[in-house]
Amino acid sequence: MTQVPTTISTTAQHLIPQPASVSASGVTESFGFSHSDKKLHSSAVIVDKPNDDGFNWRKYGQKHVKGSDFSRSYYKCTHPNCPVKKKLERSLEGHVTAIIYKGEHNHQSTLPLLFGN
DNA sequence: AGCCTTTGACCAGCG
DNA sequence: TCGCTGGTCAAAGGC
Repeated sequence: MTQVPTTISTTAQHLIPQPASVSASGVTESFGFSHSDKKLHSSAVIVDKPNDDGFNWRKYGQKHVKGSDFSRSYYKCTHPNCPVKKKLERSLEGHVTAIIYKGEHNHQSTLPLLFGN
């Protein structure tokens, strides 16, 4: 197989609809995440589903790091041309303590595009 | 039928 | 060189 040249898409930060703080490759976001005391009568979106950015993610792994304080979930974009990966760090209580985005989307979000125009 | 989720094992890099 | 951690893939099951 002919190996690809190099740097397929490293500097391509221009079509990111994310209003969050996206600096460049290897973005690292960390926030407290204020959970509301809501009692889900069954199973809504408290089990895994990360914060939907408008993209679809498929979990491909989970490991506990930091000795035994946090668990890390690995998500990958389900798009055909999205080499983007997301790491979800959660505490034992289930609180998201950090979200690490890696790479950038080569497509628009699945959202109907309502903000921006 | 298709897609997603979950767990274990394996591999690579670093000290 | 060995051990440890982090990261990724694969198979099976469920919806």
